[in-house]
Amino acid sequence: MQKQDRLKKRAAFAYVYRKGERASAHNLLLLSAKSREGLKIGLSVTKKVGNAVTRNRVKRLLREAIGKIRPRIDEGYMYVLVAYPELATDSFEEVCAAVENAFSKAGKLVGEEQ
RNA sequence: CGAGUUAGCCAGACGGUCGCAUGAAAUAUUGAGGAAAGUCCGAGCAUCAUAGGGCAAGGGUGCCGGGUAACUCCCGGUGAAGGUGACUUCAAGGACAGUGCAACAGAAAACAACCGCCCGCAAGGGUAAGGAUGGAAACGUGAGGUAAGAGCUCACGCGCAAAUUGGCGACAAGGCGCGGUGUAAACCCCACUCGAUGCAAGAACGGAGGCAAAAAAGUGGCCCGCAAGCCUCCCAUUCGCUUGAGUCGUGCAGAAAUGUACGACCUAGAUAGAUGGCCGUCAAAUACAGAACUCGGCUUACAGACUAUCUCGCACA
RNA sequence: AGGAAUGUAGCUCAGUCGGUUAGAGCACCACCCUGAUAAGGUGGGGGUCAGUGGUUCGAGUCCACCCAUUCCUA
Repeated sequence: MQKQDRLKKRAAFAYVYRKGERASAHNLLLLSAKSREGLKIGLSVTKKVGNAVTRNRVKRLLREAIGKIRPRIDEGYMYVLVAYPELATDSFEEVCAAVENAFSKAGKLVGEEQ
């Protein structure tokens, strides 16, 4: 997951939360909204998930999982991934599956049948 | 062998591979902790403010000596409390400077006197042995003494404690003498000490607006003093930001904390915020937990492993 | 990251300078009233004072540590 692909501004997050389409999978929620600047992905891991160590771990797993399917994601959108507390106990494989499933449900994977 | 005590130490290692941060760049280098935590103390640094003095108010600390940049921290000792013991714990100055408080119960909770005892016809006076209460009752027990009694006297005991001796000192030994309720994490007294705010401090570059120029804007709570430039907003680029009371090793000084000399080393610096995924080997890799200006402590959380010290109990020699 | 505040009954809050058995309103339960309900009346239950330790004869109150929640600062 490249640095320029990240969603940073608070205003952008707020826009996606307000306008975005929602798609949930397992312990994840994916929000997506049209983007002018190409692909942007933000991660939201709240304090409910755990302490600083577990939150960092969840974010790393999500970045790793996104990096795997990065070429297949539709580039015209901004995305925000919200993690639920149960995600903290999942293994890497489960996280990968959840991320892929979420994007698939939202219809944002290129070269795949709906 | 069992149960304990104290001190120290580690906080996975190595290899492969795909990524992340640093970096001009590379197949290179480095890359979270013992607590990075809580934010409870002490400093550096910055601003208030260009430099400085005094006063008031308020806060902190509180046995002694040493260590330290400094501390409420550390080391060693003293005293007190706990433990069979090794050892552990302690906000540990002052209650004859003054004031307050001590509910209920009780005669009375601090300038004692209800019942009682004694003297006396009575009025009144003397007295505190005995009395229920209470956390605490005006030194305790016994004897002498007396009208009845009382440290009034004596013995033993408890508390305070002068001279003298030892110690740098706290203090210890000592005991002339004294007879004293408890509470200062109640106000307070004494001694020492502290300006406030915090890197979201603040500085530079750029843009917009406003105030003031000597009867002077402004200026930390006040006074003195200082004072010609100052204030507000926007942007969030750069600096602050990592070489520091630094780390490691050896020698020396010291009982220790620690200091010092020499040599070697440079060891995170992100900014929506870098350490992760997979595989292999080691019996196993698992606890608490993620740097955000930087140090020194304290406190709290914590799987497992190792080393040494001493104590007690049992058995055997 | 830095700074500050608050935890008392199911809910919202009192509790002064440490003192006997921690109160109030709403809610809850029972009874009265009504043909029945509401309102009203009478009575009752319910608290580890967030937690741990200390000071004191005695702590919701004082002190230290600690947990949770909330707010402020770009």
